[in-house]
Amino acid sequence: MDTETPEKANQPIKKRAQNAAPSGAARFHGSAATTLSDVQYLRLHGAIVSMDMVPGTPISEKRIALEQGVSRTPIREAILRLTRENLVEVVAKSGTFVARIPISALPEALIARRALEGMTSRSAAMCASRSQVLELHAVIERQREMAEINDTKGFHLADDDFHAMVASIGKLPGLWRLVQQVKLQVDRFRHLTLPEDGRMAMVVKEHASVVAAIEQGDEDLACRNMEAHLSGLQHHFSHWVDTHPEYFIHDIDLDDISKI
Amino acid sequence: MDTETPEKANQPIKKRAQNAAPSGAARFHGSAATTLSDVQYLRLHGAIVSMDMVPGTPISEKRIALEQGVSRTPIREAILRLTRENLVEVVAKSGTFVARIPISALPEALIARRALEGMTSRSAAMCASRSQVLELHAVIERQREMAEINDTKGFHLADDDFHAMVASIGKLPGLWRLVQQVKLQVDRFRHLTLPEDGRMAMVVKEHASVVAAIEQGDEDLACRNMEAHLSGLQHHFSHWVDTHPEYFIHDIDLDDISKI
DNA sequence: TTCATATATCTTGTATATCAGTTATATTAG
DNA sequence: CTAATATAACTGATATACAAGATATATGAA
Repeated sequence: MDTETPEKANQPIKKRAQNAAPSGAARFHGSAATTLSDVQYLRLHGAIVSMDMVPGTPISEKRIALEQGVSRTPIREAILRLTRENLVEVVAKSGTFVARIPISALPEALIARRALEGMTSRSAAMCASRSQVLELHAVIERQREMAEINDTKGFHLADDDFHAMVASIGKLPGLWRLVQQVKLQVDRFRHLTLPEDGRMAMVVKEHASVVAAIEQGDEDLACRNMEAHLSGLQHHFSHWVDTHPEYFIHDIDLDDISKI
Repeated sequence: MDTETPEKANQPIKKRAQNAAPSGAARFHGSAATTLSDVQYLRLHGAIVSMDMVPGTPISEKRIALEQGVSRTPIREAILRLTRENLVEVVAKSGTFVARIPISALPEALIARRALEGMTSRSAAMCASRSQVLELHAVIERQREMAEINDTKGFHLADDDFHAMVASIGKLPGLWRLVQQVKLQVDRFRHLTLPEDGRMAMVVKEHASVVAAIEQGDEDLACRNMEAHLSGLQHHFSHWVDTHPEYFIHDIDLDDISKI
């Protein structure tokens, strides 16, 4: 190593900014992409979660790189991120594929959501200001409008906004980030199922009941209402698993789902 | 934008396995590293979580690559993974640094743990077989031994094993994976604090009370005992934050931690 | 035909080269 | 001396090249 002026004693590296606090690291929330890797990640992520790319679809770094007009590096980095999220499976020297949905993840995701969002709504009931309650009403109203014009895309966006806002009001935004991560496989599954009519209206009503409890400051009720709302998702797993068995990893028995 | 052509009907991709289920994908749990990226990731991950590399330490892809005798690529891929875990912060064209601990993450992590592990212990109380209860006793005994010889490293390993086993018995291993992820920043913090004496013995006792409840099949008690156990960690945050302010991102007021 | 083997080709993993932006340091004007 | 500026060195982001292994197809023998 190079010998240099003994400046800060035990400083590990002193060549450049010795303990610089990273300055303006542009954190990207949502979908502001700054780098090619991010662009490709968001593209593939969206395609996989929306089931545009179905489980089992082969992915070739080289082919996508050609199509997208970039080198393999950004594609590869995007795929690495997707691998960590269990959205793709890569087999060394062989191939990369859109991951099948692990059936065992579905009930667990619902359980985790109930635990985490029960907590966020409980906390929101304690913290919410009147203005924040009004914002919640606004989001619900937007969601109702989306339901009326049958815009499922916008509906789900508003749905996410609602849950994110509850967590934010409860001063637990990190929990929502966890939920988002856990939600992934369930979202893929839901894109497989047809939206049953009446379902969207039901969701809006359940959201409203959660907000009502938050408005009253009733923590226990808010928690219970949120848990009840999230329990409404566990419908006919087995039916769709049977019609598209090749989309799933059958790592548990379907009967065990009764545990939910 | 047009997503990846699904090429569904006429199957232009006939050359190789068109929708092959990946065969023998060697899943690595624990620490079996197969690729250079994995090796470097585990190395850096361990060093950061154990506070061998303190927050603010500059990381240079090139320098580490030289030291480790590999190219920059595996180092870069490892750093990318660490970035996603909020263990390093990278500023483009400028530098990469070991991430400071976001103070706001600490109370949230504890809350998330309580919610998730309250659920795993509840489920474990419902599912546990006699043999599994005995295994829990064995782990606790091992932890007691580690505490007696003051082996903090082994103690924490046994601690993780205990919590992982509870989740596994409750048939919710995915929840433990979530907890592990959330636990990271808290673990770093704890490596900063000295192990108070008596603390380890206390932990063992609390674990035993959880197992007792599981053994009785008392879900509510198991949940309460686990929550109580996890609440024992919220000690003197502010003290250590004050002695090492440069290790933290002060993104919330310390007083707000009262909320825990 | 059917099975076994060999080879050609495709895959990801790793190494190296280039690009563009940032930061430290030297330099110069005042 | 101080302060503004120019320059050189270093950084991560991207592109390209090479290596090692896996799979499909061709080939050959029964």
